[in-house]
Amino acid sequence: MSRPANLNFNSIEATFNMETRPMFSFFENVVEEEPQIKINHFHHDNDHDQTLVSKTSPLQEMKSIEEEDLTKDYKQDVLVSSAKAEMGQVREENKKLKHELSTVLKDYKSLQLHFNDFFQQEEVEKSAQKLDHDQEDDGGNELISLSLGTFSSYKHKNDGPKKEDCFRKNKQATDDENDDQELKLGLGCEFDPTPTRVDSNNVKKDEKTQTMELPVHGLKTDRSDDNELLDQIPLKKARVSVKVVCDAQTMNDGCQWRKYGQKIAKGNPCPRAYYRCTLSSSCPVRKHVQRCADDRSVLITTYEGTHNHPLSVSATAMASTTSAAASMLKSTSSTSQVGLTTTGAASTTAFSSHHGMGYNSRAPQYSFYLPKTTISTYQSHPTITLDLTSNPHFNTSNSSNFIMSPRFSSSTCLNFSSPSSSSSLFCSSIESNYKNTIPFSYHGKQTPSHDNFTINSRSASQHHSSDTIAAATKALTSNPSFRSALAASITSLVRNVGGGSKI
DNA sequence: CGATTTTGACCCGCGC
DNA sequence: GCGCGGGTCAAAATCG
Repeated sequence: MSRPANLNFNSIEATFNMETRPMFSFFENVVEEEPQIKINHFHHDNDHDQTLVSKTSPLQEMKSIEEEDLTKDYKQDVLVSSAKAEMGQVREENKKLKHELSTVLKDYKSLQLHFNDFFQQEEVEKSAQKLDHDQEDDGGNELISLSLGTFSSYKHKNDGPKKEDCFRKNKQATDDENDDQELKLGLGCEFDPTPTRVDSNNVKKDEKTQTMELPVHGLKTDRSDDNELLDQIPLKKARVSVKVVCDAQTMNDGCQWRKYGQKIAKGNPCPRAYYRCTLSSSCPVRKHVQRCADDRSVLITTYEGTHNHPLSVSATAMASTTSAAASMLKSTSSTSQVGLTTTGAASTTAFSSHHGMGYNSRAPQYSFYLPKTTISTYQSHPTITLDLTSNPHFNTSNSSNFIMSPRFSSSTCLNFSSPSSSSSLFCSSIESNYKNTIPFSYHGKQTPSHDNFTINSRSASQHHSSDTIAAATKALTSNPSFRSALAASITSLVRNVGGGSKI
């Protein structure tokens, strides 16, 4: 009669033991003790009259029932006490796990900082070597360098006309089609086009003024004696720009913005609108949107700052990517300006007109001209530009793979996030989504030797766009600093998720 | 009626 | 020091 209860009891014990064995030493003793009660009971019966065992009297039956009740109560007490003990132990384990997790996070941060420092030092050395090599041979580089740092030592002033040609070609390549709706960037990170330009007239001056001392890491560059001066000149907040073909007033980046100003920038008849994030009253993030002077369909959005509040899925992705890019800017600030070229005023004009930013001509203008992504400084603002429009380089050299085609349709959605992971980041998601991408070695050399690195998605079909974006992403993510920055963003994301913050 | 946009004025940094 | 230009402020206008 007590047998079924006993079986349940043991099964419960077995279940508990699977999870927290140590705490059941007490429990196990109890379990072993209980059968002894029954054994004594039966022994008692056997000792006095075995016939009564098979045929129990009413008195014996009552006694058996009482003992059974006592046994059930005892079991319940044991269960309750064991459950309490188990909960207590689980709490202890949770505490320990939390402590271990915090320790791991600390170690991770520390390692990441050390890695960044190490990489930056290495990058400085490599860039110095590469600079020497470039000065000897102006041929194409085989590596994409997103290094951002002192530009002082780069002396290639003959590169200007080349850049100008590239821009003009790019401009010609951007032919139109109608898109009337918002271009939606599901990426969660926002980039804005604050292109950097190279002004040969300002180069010498800028050699002394262009230093990438960034807010976060305060990294400095030191490739030459001149850089000592540069290091002491702080730069303003890092910016991330995105160029997209979009007929809407602004592109939908998942955030909520409030317009607080509008200006007609010099050199561009299109007004520049200033927005600030309204998701939080204290959010410091701002952006300005401007259309390209040469191609009104190109929308240039520049983001500045970091959100200090939870974001929606799409906004998080965009913000994370932006943050990663900004971190890359900061982390690479100490590296040399590999591939930095200087151009004449004409090229500067071409560049600025191409980007439609109408920058101050007096501002220092530096340009990394690798295809699709641009790292630059404008008015002391380190800026990384992702050009999601067409890329002249590919088209001019080989049209078979990059055919200029219709722009994004109204339904175009540049969703860099994989469907399964809403908060996926620029790099990981793109790499996963577009594995068969055209690498930057497309032209026979892995990467152009230009300084600007432009992401171009405007190429005709979305397929080509995807390939181009993927290629650009690949190049971007090939930069360890960018990776580490992404890792930091991912860590931040994970932390936010763990903390229950909304994403 | 609150939120958002518009728009002229103002501030500030930079170059001359 | 002055002028230019980018960026921001704030009152008025507009919108939902």
